[in-house]
Amino acid sequence: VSLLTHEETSYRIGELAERAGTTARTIRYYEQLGLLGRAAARKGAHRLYTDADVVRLQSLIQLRDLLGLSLDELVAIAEAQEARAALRGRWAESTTDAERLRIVDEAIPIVERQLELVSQRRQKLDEFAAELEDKLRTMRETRSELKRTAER
Amino acid sequence: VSLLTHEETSYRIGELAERAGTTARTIRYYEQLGLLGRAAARKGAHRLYTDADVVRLQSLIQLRDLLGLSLDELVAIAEAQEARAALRGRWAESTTDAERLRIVDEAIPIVERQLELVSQRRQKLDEFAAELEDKLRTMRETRSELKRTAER
DNA sequence: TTGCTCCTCACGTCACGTGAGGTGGC
DNA sequence: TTGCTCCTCACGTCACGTGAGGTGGC
Repeated sequence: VSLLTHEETSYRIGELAERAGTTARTIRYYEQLGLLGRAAARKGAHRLYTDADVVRLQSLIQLRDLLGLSLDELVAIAEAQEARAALRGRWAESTTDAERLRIVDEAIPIVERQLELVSQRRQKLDEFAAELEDKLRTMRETRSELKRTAER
Repeated sequence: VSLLTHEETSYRIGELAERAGTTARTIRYYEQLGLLGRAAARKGAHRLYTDADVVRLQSLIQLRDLLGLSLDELVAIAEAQEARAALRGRWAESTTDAERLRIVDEAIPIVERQLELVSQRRQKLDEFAAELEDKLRTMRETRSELKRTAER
Protein backbone atom coordinates (compact mmCIF):
# COMPACT_ATOMS: atom_id res chain seq x y z
CA VAL A 1 0.00 0.00 0.00
CA SER A 2 1.61 3.25 -1.11
CA LEU A 3 1.52 6.24 1.14
CA LEU A 4 3.12 8.31 -1.60
CA THR A 5 0.24 8.32 -4.07
CA HIS A 6 0.28 12.09 -4.43
CA GLU A 7 3.61 13.61 -5.37
CA GLU A 8 2.34 17.13 -4.52
CA THR A 9 4.63 19.20 -6.70
CA SER A 10 4.68 22.63 -5.15
CA TYR A 11 5.70 25.93 -6.73
CA ARG A 12 7.14 29.14 -5.43
CA ILE A 13 5.56 32.42 -6.45
CA GLY A 14 7.99 33.07 -9.30
CA GLU A 15 7.33 29.66 -10.84
CA LEU A 16 3.59 30.13 -10.57
CA ALA A 17 3.89 33.56 -12.16
CA GLU A 18 5.85 32.17 -15.10
CA ARG A 19 3.47 29.26 -15.66
CA ALA A 20 0.48 31.59 -15.67
CA GLY A 21 2.20 34.29 -17.73
CA THR A 22 2.09 37.02 -15.10
CA THR A 23 4.18 38.49 -12.26
CA ALA A 24 4.69 37.85 -8.56
CA ARG A 25 3.26 41.26 -7.77
CA THR A 26 0.01 40.41 -9.54
CA ILE A 27 -0.27 37.14 -7.61
CA ARG A 28 0.17 38.93 -4.27
CA TYR A 29 -2.40 41.51 -5.31
CA TYR A 30 -4.87 38.78 -6.24
CA GLU A 31 -4.26 37.11 -2.90
CA GLN A 32 -5.07 40.40 -1.20
CA LEU A 33 -8.36 40.53 -3.13
CA GLY A 34 -9.15 36.99 -2.09
CA LEU A 35 -8.77 35.67 -5.62
CA LEU A 36 -5.98 33.20 -4.94
CA GLY A 37 -4.40 31.37 -2.04
CA ARG A 38 -6.75 32.78 0.53
CA ALA A 39 -5.04 30.46 3.01
CA ALA A 40 -1.81 30.00 1.09
CA ALA A 41 0.55 27.40 2.43
CA ARG A 42 3.86 28.90 3.46
CA LYS A 43 7.34 27.57 3.93
CA GLY A 44 8.56 30.13 6.40
CA ALA A 45 7.59 33.42 4.80
CA HIS A 46 7.62 31.95 1.26
CA ARG A 47 4.29 31.20 -0.39
CA LEU A 48 3.81 27.72 -1.82
CA TYR A 49 1.38 26.82 -4.58
CA THR A 50 -0.02 23.62 -6.06
CA ASP A 51 -0.95 22.49 -9.57
CA ALA A 52 -4.53 23.43 -8.75
CA ASP A 53 -3.36 27.01 -8.13
CA VAL A 54 -1.68 27.06 -11.53
CA VAL A 55 -4.91 26.02 -13.25
CA ARG A 56 -6.93 28.46 -11.19
CA LEU A 57 -4.66 31.43 -11.92
CA GLN A 58 -4.49 30.59 -15.61
CA SER A 59 -8.24 30.57 -15.90
CA LEU A 60 -8.52 33.85 -13.98
CA ILE A 61 -6.09 35.44 -16.41
CA GLN A 62 -7.97 34.04 -19.37
CA LEU A 63 -11.20 35.55 -18.10
CA ARG A 64 -9.44 38.85 -17.49
CA ASP A 65 -7.57 39.16 -20.79
CA LEU A 66 -9.85 37.38 -23.24
CA LEU A 67 -13.17 38.62 -21.89
CA GLY A 68 -11.94 41.87 -20.35
CA LEU A 69 -13.50 41.17 -16.95
CA SER A 70 -12.60 43.43 -14.03
CA LEU A 71 -11.10 41.98 -10.88
CA ASP A 72 -14.37 42.73 -9.11
CA GLU A 73 -16.14 40.46 -11.58
CA LEU A 74 -13.45 37.82 -11.15
CA VAL A 75 -13.98 37.95 -7.40
CA ALA A 76 -17.69 37.31 -7.94
CA ILE A 77 -16.95 34.31 -10.16
CA ALA A 78 -14.32 33.03 -7.73
CA GLU A 79 -16.72 33.27 -4.83
CA ALA A 80 -19.29 31.26 -6.73
CA GLN A 81 -16.62 28.70 -7.54
CA GLU A 82 -15.54 28.53 -3.93
CA ALA A 83 -19.09 27.99 -2.78
CA ARG A 84 -19.22 25.08 -5.22
CA ALA A 85 -15.81 23.83 -4.08
CA ALA A 86 -16.96 23.93 -0.48
CA LEU A 87 -19.95 21.85 -1.48
CA ARG A 88 -17.76 19.59 -3.54
CA GLY A 89 -15.77 18.85 -0.43
CA ARG A 90 -18.88 17.27 0.98
CA TRP A 91 -19.74 15.81 -2.41
CA ALA A 92 -17.73 12.61 -2.14
CA GLU A 93 -18.75 12.04 1.42
CA SER A 94 -22.16 12.31 2.91
CA THR A 95 -24.15 14.07 0.22
CA THR A 96 -27.25 12.53 -1.21
CA ASP A 97 -27.89 12.37 -4.93
CA ALA A 98 -30.55 15.03 -4.60
CA GLU A 99 -28.04 17.43 -3.09
CA ARG A 100 -25.51 16.59 -5.77
CA LEU A 101 -28.09 17.39 -8.39
CA ARG A 102 -28.67 20.81 -6.83
CA ILE A 103 -24.94 21.54 -6.91
CA VAL A 104 -24.61 20.67 -10.60
CA ASP A 105 -27.74 22.63 -11.37
CA GLU A 106 -26.19 25.70 -9.82
CA ALA A 107 -22.82 25.24 -11.49
CA ILE A 108 -24.06 24.74 -15.05
CA PRO A 109 -25.56 28.22 -15.63
CA ILE A 110 -22.31 29.87 -14.52
CA VAL A 111 -20.31 28.07 -17.18
CA GLU A 112 -23.09 28.70 -19.68
CA ARG A 113 -22.86 32.40 -18.96
CA GLN A 114 -19.12 32.37 -19.51
CA LEU A 115 -19.58 30.54 -22.80
CA GLU A 116 -22.07 33.18 -23.83
CA LEU A 117 -19.56 35.95 -23.14
CA VAL A 118 -16.93 34.07 -25.14
CA SER A 119 -19.34 33.77 -28.06
CA GLN A 120 -20.08 37.49 -28.00
CA ARG A 121 -16.38 38.25 -28.05
CA ARG A 122 -15.82 35.84 -30.89
CA GLN A 123 -18.54 37.50 -32.91
CA LYS A 124 -17.06 40.95 -32.38
CA LEU A 125 -13.65 39.66 -33.35
CA ASP A 126 -15.09 38.03 -36.47
CA GLU A 127 -16.67 41.33 -37.49
CA PHE A 128 -13.43 43.15 -36.86
CA ALA A 129 -11.51 40.58 -38.89
CA ALA A 130 -13.98 40.99 -41.76
CA GLU A 131 -13.52 44.76 -41.64
CA LEU A 132 -9.77 44.46 -41.79
CA GLU A 133 -9.89 41.88 -44.58
CA ASP A 134 -12.12 44.17 -46.60
CA LYS A 135 -9.75 47.06 -46.05
CA LEU A 136 -6.82 44.91 -47.06
CA ARG A 137 -8.60 43.68 -50.19
CA THR A 138 -9.26 47.18 -51.52
CA MET A 139 -5.72 48.21 -50.72
CA ARG A 140 -4.34 45.25 -52.64
CA GLU A 141 -6.62 46.01 -55.57
CA THR A 142 -5.39 49.57 -55.63
CA ARG A 143 -1.87 48.26 -55.51
CA SER A 144 -2.26 45.87 -58.41
CA GLU A 145 -3.97 48.56 -60.49
CA LEU A 146 -1.03 50.87 -59.92
CA LYS A 147 1.28 48.04 -60.90
CA ARG A 148 -0.63 47.51 -64.14
CA THR A 149 -0.62 51.17 -65.21
CA ALA A 150 3.05 51.35 -64.33
CA GLU A 151 3.79 48.52 -66.71
CA ARG A 152 2.19 50.26 -69.64
CA VAL B 1 -23.32 73.59 -59.54
CA SER B 2 -23.89 72.78 -55.89
CA LEU B 3 -21.79 74.40 -53.23
CA LEU B 4 -23.47 72.26 -50.58
CA THR B 5 -22.09 68.87 -51.57
CA HIS B 6 -20.86 68.12 -48.07
CA GLU B 7 -23.43 68.39 -45.34
CA GLU B 8 -20.73 68.20 -42.63
CA THR B 9 -22.71 66.79 -39.76
CA SER B 10 -20.79 67.70 -36.63
CA TYR B 11 -20.98 66.17 -33.15
CA ARG B 12 -20.37 67.45 -29.66
CA ILE B 13 -18.20 65.42 -27.32
CA GLY B 14 -21.14 63.68 -25.63
CA GLU B 15 -22.58 62.54 -28.95
CA LEU B 16 -19.21 61.25 -30.08
CA ALA B 17 -18.77 59.40 -26.79
CA GLU B 18 -22.15 57.71 -27.14
CA ARG B 19 -21.56 56.69 -30.75
CA ALA B 20 -18.20 55.19 -29.87
CA GLY B 21 -19.41 53.60 -26.64
CA THR B 22 -17.16 55.55 -24.30
CA THR B 23 -17.12 58.72 -22.16
CA ALA B 24 -16.26 62.38 -22.65
CA ARG B 25 -13.43 62.04 -20.16
CA THR B 26 -11.82 59.29 -22.24
CA ILE B 27 -12.05 61.42 -25.38
CA ARG B 28 -10.34 64.37 -23.69
CA TYR B 29 -7.65 62.05 -22.37
CA TYR B 30 -7.07 60.63 -25.86
CA GLU B 31 -6.85 64.15 -27.24
CA GLN B 32 -4.19 64.90 -24.65
CA LEU B 33 -2.22 61.87 -25.83
CA GLY B 34 -2.54 63.01 -29.44
CA LEU B 35 -4.82 60.12 -30.35
CA LEU B 36 -7.79 62.19 -31.44
CA GLY B 37 -8.61 65.71 -32.56
CA ARG B 38 -5.06 66.94 -32.35
CA ALA B 39 -6.34 70.22 -33.80
CA ALA B 40 -9.98 69.80 -32.80
CA ALA B 41 -12.39 72.31 -34.24
CA ARG B 42 -14.13 74.30 -31.54
CA LYS B 43 -17.32 76.29 -31.30
CA GLY B 44 -16.34 78.60 -28.51
CA ALA B 45 -14.91 76.30 -25.87
CA HIS B 46 -16.93 73.30 -27.10
CA ARG B 47 -15.16 70.62 -29.13
CA LEU B 48 -16.72 69.65 -32.45
CA TYR B 49 -16.21 66.32 -34.20
CA THR B 50 -16.91 64.88 -37.66
CA ASP B 51 -18.04 61.49 -38.94
CA ALA B 52 -14.40 60.70 -39.59
CA ASP B 53 -13.70 61.20 -35.89
CA VAL B 54 -16.49 58.75 -35.03
CA VAL B 55 -14.95 56.07 -37.25
CA ARG B 56 -11.49 56.81 -35.95
CA LEU B 57 -12.48 56.61 -32.29
CA GLN B 58 -14.49 53.44 -32.84
CA SER B 59 -11.51 51.72 -34.41
CA LEU B 60 -9.22 52.88 -31.62
CA ILE B 61 -11.60 51.40 -29.07
CA GLN B 62 -11.84 48.16 -31.03
CA LEU B 63 -8.07 47.84 -31.03
CA ARG B 64 -7.96 48.61 -27.32
CA ASP B 65 -10.76 46.31 -26.16
CA LEU B 66 -10.61 43.44 -28.63
CA LEU B 67 -6.83 43.18 -28.93
CA GLY B 68 -5.93 44.61 -25.52
CA LEU B 69 -3.51 47.18 -26.93
CA SER B 70 -2.13 49.86 -24.59
CA LEU B 71 -2.62 53.52 -25.39
CA ASP B 72 1.08 53.73 -26.15
CA GLU B 73 0.62 51.12 -28.85
CA LEU B 74 -2.43 52.95 -30.14
CA VAL B 75 -0.38 56.13 -30.37
CA ALA B 76 2.17 54.30 -32.48
CA ILE B 77 -0.52 53.00 -34.82
CA ALA B 78 -2.18 56.41 -34.98
CA GLU B 79 1.09 58.07 -35.87
CA ALA B 80 1.62 55.61 -38.69
CA GLN B 81 -1.91 56.28 -39.89
CA GLU B 82 -1.36 60.02 -39.72
CA ALA B 83 1.80 59.72 -41.73
CA ARG B 84 -0.27 57.90 -44.33
CA ALA B 85 -3.07 60.45 -44.11
CA ALA B 86 -0.59 63.26 -44.65
CA LEU B 87 0.62 61.47 -47.74
CA ARG B 88 -2.93 60.76 -48.79
CA GLY B 89 -3.55 64.51 -48.75
CA ARG B 90 -1.07 64.81 -51.56
CA TRP B 91 -2.33 61.59 -53.12
CA ALA B 92 -5.14 63.08 -55.20
CA GLU B 93 -3.05 66.00 -56.29
CA SER B 94 0.48 65.97 -57.54
CA THR B 95 1.67 62.49 -56.65
CA THR B 96 2.99 60.17 -59.29
CA ASP B 97 1.90 56.56 -59.55
CA ALA B 98 5.29 55.44 -58.28
CA GLU B 99 4.79 57.46 -55.11
CA ARG B 100 1.27 56.12 -54.69
CA LEU B 101 2.62 52.61 -54.94
CA ARG B 102 5.10 53.31 -52.16
CA ILE B 103 2.29 54.61 -49.91
CA VAL B 104 0.15 51.52 -50.43
CA ASP B 105 3.16 49.30 -49.94
CA GLU B 106 3.73 50.89 -46.54
CA ALA B 107 0.10 50.76 -45.50
CA ILE B 108 -0.58 47.12 -46.34
CA PRO B 109 1.80 45.50 -43.79
CA ILE B 110 0.26 47.56 -40.98
CA VAL B 111 -3.21 46.19 -41.67
CA GLU B 112 -1.72 42.73 -42.19
CA ARG B 113 -0.13 42.93 -38.76
CA GLN B 114 -3.45 43.91 -37.18
CA LEU B 115 -5.16 41.01 -38.90
CA GLU B 116 -2.52 38.71 -37.52
CA LEU B 117 -3.20 39.93 -33.98
CA VAL B 118 -6.92 39.41 -34.53
CA SER B 119 -6.27 35.85 -35.70
CA GLN B 120 -4.20 35.08 -32.63
CA ARG B 121 -6.94 36.37 -30.38
CA ARG B 122 -9.54 34.38 -32.25
CA GLN B 123 -7.50 31.24 -31.80
CA LYS B 124 -7.13 31.81 -28.06
CA LEU B 125 -10.85 32.45 -27.77
CA ASP B 126 -11.61 29.29 -29.74
CA GLU B 127 -9.45 27.26 -27.38
CA PHE B 128 -11.12 28.84 -24.39
CA ALA B 129 -14.55 28.12 -25.82
CA ALA B 130 -13.57 24.48 -26.39
CA GLU B 131 -12.40 24.24 -22.79
CA LEU B 132 -15.67 25.63 -21.49
CA GLU B 133 -17.74 23.40 -23.78
CA ASP B 134 -15.86 20.38 -22.53
CA LYS B 135 -16.44 21.39 -18.95
CA LEU B 136 -20.12 21.94 -19.65
CA ARG B 137 -20.43 18.57 -21.37
CA THR B 138 -19.08 16.60 -18.43
CA MET B 139 -21.26 18.59 -16.04
CA ARG B 140 -24.35 17.79 -18.10
CA GLU B 141 -23.40 14.12 -18.23
CA THR B 142 -23.05 14.07 -14.47
CA ARG B 143 -26.39 15.74 -14.20
CA SER B 144 -28.24 13.29 -16.42
CA GLU B 145 -26.64 10.34 -14.61
CA LEU B 146 -27.90 11.70 -11.33
CA LYS B 147 -31.32 12.14 -12.89
CA ARG B 148 -31.31 8.50 -14.04
CA THR B 149 -30.33 7.03 -10.69
CA ALA B 150 -32.89 9.25 -9.02
CA GLU B 151 -35.63 7.79 -11.21
CA ARG B 152 -34.84 4.22 -10.30
C1' DT C 1 29.52 31.16 2.28
C1' DT C 2 27.59 33.08 -1.97
C1' DG C 3 23.68 34.12 -5.08
C1' DC C 4 19.17 33.98 -6.04
C1' DT C 5 14.50 34.33 -5.02
C1' DC C 6 11.58 35.54 -1.75
C1' DC C 7 9.44 38.91 1.88
C1' DT C 8 6.89 43.45 3.25
C1' DC C 9 6.13 48.27 2.90
C1' DA C 10 5.28 52.06 0.05
C1' DC C 11 5.46 55.30 -3.59
C1' DG C 12 4.77 55.62 -8.85
C1' DT C 13 2.03 54.91 -13.08
C1' DC C 14 -1.55 54.09 -16.52
C1' DA C 15 -6.20 54.90 -17.88
C1' DC C 16 -9.42 56.79 -16.75
C1' DG C 17 -13.79 58.21 -12.82
C1' DT C 18 -15.68 61.80 -10.32
C1' DG C 19 -16.86 65.84 -8.37
C1' DA C 20 -16.06 71.34 -7.91
C1' DG C 21 -17.01 75.55 -9.81
C1' DG C 22 -17.98 78.01 -13.88
C1' DT C 23 -19.34 79.38 -18.85
C1' DG C 24 -21.90 78.72 -23.20
C1' DG C 25 -25.36 76.84 -26.76
C1' DC C 26 -30.41 75.37 -27.81
C1' DT D 1 -34.96 82.68 -18.66
C1' DT D 2 -34.27 77.80 -17.61
C1' DG D 3 -31.98 73.34 -18.19
C1' DC D 4 -28.66 70.76 -20.22
C1' DT D 5 -24.27 69.92 -21.94
C1' DC D 6 -20.04 71.60 -22.13
C1' DC D 7 -15.46 73.58 -20.05
C1' DT D 8 -11.01 73.18 -17.04
C1' DC D 9 -8.63 71.87 -12.96
C1' DA D 10 -7.62 68.38 -9.74
C1' DC D 11 -8.03 64.66 -6.63
C1' DG D 12 -9.51 59.58 -6.45
C1' DT D 13 -9.25 54.78 -8.10
C1' DC D 14 -8.08 50.39 -10.23
C1' DA D 15 -4.51 47.20 -11.39
C1' DC D 16 -0.67 46.71 -11.01
C1' DG D 17 5.11 48.36 -11.65
C1' DT D 18 9.11 49.40 -9.25
C1' DG D 19 12.47 50.12 -6.11
C1' DA D 20 14.13 50.02 -0.79
C1' DG D 21 15.75 47.31 2.76
C1' DG D 22 15.79 42.88 4.70
C1' DT D 23 15.37 37.64 5.53
C1' DG D 24 15.38 32.77 4.05
C1' DG D 25 16.01 28.47 1.03
C1' DC D 26 19.22 25.76 -2.33
